[in-house]
Amino acid sequence: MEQFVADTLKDHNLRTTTCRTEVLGTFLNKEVALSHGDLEGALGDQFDRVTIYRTLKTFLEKGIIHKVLDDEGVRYALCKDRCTEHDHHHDHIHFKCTNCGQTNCLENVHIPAVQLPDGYRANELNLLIQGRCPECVA
Amino acid sequence: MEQFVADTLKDHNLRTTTCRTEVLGTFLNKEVALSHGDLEGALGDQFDRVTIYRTLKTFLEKGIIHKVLDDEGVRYALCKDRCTEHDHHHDHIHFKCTNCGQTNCLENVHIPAVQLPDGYRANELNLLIQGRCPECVA
DNA sequence: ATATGATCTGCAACACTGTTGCATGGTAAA
DNA sequence: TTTACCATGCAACAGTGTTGCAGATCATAT
Ligand SMILES: [Mn+2]
Ligand SMILES: [Mn+2]
Ligand SMILES: [Zn+2]
Ligand SMILES: [Zn+2]
Repeated sequence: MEQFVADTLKDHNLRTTTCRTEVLGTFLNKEVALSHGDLEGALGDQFDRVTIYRTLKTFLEKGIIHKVLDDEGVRYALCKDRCTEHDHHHDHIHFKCTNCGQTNCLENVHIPAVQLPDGYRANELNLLIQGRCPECVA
Repeated sequence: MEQFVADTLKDHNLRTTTCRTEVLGTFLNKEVALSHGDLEGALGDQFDRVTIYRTLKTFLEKGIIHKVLDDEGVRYALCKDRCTEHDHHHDHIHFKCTNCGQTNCLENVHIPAVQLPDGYRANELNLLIQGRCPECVA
């Protein structure tokens, strides 16, 4: 995994710094969408808040992570497809469990086509489904 | 319209105060999704920020408005269907124009059914489509 | 291995968002 | 008109996100 992190950073022409390595590693470990606050919590006092914000911004721009909309603040998740700077192409849904609070990408569940009224030009879709995840349904 | 505002408040067992009247009136006038900041701007210094926050929260709880997810902060829009406290039932999409910045409800465009993997229980859907609105396509 | 320049980081400061407690003022109903 | 209840304004606070700048760190070329 450490190798994957190093490669990913190199592939995107980013210097391998401790913060970037740790943040990317955290996304790989947790496998759920993370907020800035989640990262701060996971990484302790290792890094300044601002550095984490900037790391997220950089990863976003490079297409390493994508935003996950939420009714109580933005989260971020790894891009599985190869996205590039300002050209994210995601069509999977995001599921937020209202019980355990976890949000994740359901990469295999695609957003169905939507017929927009005349004149509208669609660019980016974002579908959040809230409910109960399998672990919390029981 | 003033009558409609008064009726709506009464229907939801809310006292008719100036702030509530003005906020509800603003939603009716503007016909787009509004953020707290938009309302502050539209209403000038008439009311304290906190009062506007509390008005939004009250309207949300009563089912007068619903949240509209956005990648840069939550907005709110009027509920057309009769929603009740904690029982919002919306299945229309929200469209945000990346050019003029306006977000609105496309009440007639419904969110298609989504087949979730086994074990997931869906409750609430939120689909935001970003792109260009008819006025900005030209 | 070292020097160099580009870039990343931490810190400080700031603006904006959202919440809470409390005293005061307004509303609706008797 | 009185009264009880509720909404408002103000103050204070925690959280979020941005920027400027000086110093540290990284990648590269010597
Ligand atoms: Mn995703
Ligand atoms: Mn809507
Ligand atoms: Zn769950
Ligand atoms: Zn537009």
